[in-house]
Amino acid sequence: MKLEEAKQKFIQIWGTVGVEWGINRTMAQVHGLLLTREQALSTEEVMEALGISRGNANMNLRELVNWGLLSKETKIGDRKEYFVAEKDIWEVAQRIVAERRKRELDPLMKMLEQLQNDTSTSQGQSREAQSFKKLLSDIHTLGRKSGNLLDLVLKLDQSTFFKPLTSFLKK
Amino acid sequence: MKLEEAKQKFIQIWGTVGVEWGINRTMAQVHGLLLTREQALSTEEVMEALGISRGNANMNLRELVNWGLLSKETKIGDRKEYFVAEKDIWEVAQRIVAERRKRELDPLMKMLEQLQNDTSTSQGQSREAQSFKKLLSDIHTLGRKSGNLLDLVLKLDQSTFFKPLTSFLKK
DNA sequence: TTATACTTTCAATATATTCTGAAAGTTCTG
DNA sequence: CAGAACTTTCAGAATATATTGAAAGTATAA
Repeated sequence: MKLEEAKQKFIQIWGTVGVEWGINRTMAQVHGLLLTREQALSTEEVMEALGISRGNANMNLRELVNWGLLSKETKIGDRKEYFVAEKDIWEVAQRIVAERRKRELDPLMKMLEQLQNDTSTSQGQSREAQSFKKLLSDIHTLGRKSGNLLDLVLKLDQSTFFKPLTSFLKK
Repeated sequence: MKLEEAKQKFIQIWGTVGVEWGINRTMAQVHGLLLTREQALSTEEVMEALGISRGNANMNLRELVNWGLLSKETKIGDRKEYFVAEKDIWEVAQRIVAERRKRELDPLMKMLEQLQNDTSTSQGQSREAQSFKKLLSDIHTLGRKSGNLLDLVLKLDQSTFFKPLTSFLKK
């Protein structure tokens, strides 16, 4: 298989992975494209490579920069912006996990707490109310524990996570 | 806040969480609804409670059963099927994680391996090819390590994950 | 300052996903 | 077996999401 063909395949796979995890397909493909390129690409080149419009390319590139997955570069004597992907895959994973935690888990925890407050006042009696409160509390606790686990993993450095035979993660 | 109102709020939150994680909103809402009910509900009752059509209710209930998040119940002298949610939230989390691992991580690993094979033959030379191979390999390793971590967590029983002060997960 | 190069916005459009509901299918009951 | 009770299917409709591209905005250079 030709190298360019393999890269193209990878970009498709990466897009599918994105969709499965609730990320827009094109955004994941732009990320995939830049992961396969050592050189920074301009908006124009990304449009060309993926066959997408200027607006679409601009939006997704910007969003990927927001996620901390791409950085902007400039070249002397050239007014264009160029984009390059973070290549350290452990760094990539950490940023995605940290970002989703911030955007999704933290707000969920707040909403659960709010709902627990609303529910606790004025109605502690019925079996039904009790079991609903338990549900909220159980989910909240699960969220907290999961957050703690994520924190633990996010604190590891690359070598601890990847090297074999550490006490934390064998195999 | 009235209890029913709070439950309704919870169902909305659960639907949003679902969407963020790439799950159809209605499916998550049906799950949320049944989490808040001790009694098993019929398709008819789910349709009523969420204001959705028969086809939609049927499809999402079936899918939730496939995920192992609901089970069917029958009542004597009644031909309808009733649905009840697994209430142990640790069990729920385990099933979701196990299912997504099976549906998404495992196929991704296979695709990466396939692509590594396609890429390794006939072109080991260029710097570009080398760095693409490294990308595939790094992602594959990250996937493997993450899978191992998931396995480790999935092996824990509820009390180990939830009780405070275990050596594995403090706080 | 004006022209040029580039980036961003956003209303209209296109695409993808989800939902409906009637019809077909299935199972049970008498 | 016939009819009733219930479940499943799926084509068409509705909704939600993503994309386009031209116009507006911004920054640099001459």
